Amino acid sequence: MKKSLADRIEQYIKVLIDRSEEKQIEIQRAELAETFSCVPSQVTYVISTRFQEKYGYYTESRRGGKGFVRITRFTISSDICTIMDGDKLFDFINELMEKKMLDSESGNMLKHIVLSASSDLADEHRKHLYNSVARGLSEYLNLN
Amino acid sequence: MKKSLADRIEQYIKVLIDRSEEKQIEIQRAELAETFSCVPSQVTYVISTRFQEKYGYYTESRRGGKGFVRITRFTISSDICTIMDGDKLFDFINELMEKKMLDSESGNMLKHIVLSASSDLADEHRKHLYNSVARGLSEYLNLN
DNA sequence: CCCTATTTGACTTTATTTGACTTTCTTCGT
DNA sequence: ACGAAGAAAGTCAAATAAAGTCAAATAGGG
Repeated sequence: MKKSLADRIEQYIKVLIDRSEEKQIEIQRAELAETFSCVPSQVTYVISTRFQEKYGYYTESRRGGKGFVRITRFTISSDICTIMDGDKLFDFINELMEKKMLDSESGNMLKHIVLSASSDLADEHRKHLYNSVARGLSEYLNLN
Repeated sequence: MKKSLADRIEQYIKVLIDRSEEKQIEIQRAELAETFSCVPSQVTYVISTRFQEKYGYYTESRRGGKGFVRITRFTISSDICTIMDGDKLFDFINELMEKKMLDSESGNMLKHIVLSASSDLADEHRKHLYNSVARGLSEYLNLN
């Protein structure tokens, strides 16, 4: 996949968070923009589209001199009460891989198996399977 | 019977998937349309008629700058031939782990999820699940 | 000839990039 | 201590890039 500028900035930030001890980083918006030779508001765009709470991040910032943007990653858990469809389950798995809570080998295998196993199921059973897998995975990883 | 444009595009995509390591490709709709000198919506037509889930393909896409269409092929489980029960499936997974064809991380996770997911299924559905998982796993590991 | 699959293109929706303008802090000089 | 200047971040809307939708037109097989 050809990466857009926004994608590259997103990755860069995620790597920084991975490497941080506290799963939290502080950046200067202008500095990061400089690194990627883009306008500062591009960074704002990336943060506001990719680092939302629903993806397991929350952000704080301060303007003016010595300003910063702080991004903190927290552990999400699948909300089993939500109706899971295939896409949601896959998003969940992708997110876990991204956060290194699930290695990509295991994650990809799981996606293939779920796809394969759900292919000949009626809709209700398929949904049931998605939910069960989400639940089983959460249990296995000790989320919740 | 002369091959239609749609047929040729379909073939082309399938060859790309065959050649890919992950049985998954990402294309740019407009680029592919360019290759075949046709309108972009022709590509959409091909994808929506030939790469449906019921044929064993899963698609995702993103619009806007650096957009893409991702197509993943998975194996559709056909009717169950082998009678698989839980113990056999677990033996199978253990064997794969012993032979280092499946790392223990993935194997253990899979066992956990299958157990969890099968716990509230009626007998017939449970057996079906075991079989599907065995098949999906075989496929993923390129056994057969 | 009729029916279905294909082809085409106008229009819609979504995502990204950019830049001008606004708001909020900090610092520095009086 | 206070106000002005400067430093950073935020907001918003326009411009551009791609993919999706839908329906009319056409082609081909039976």
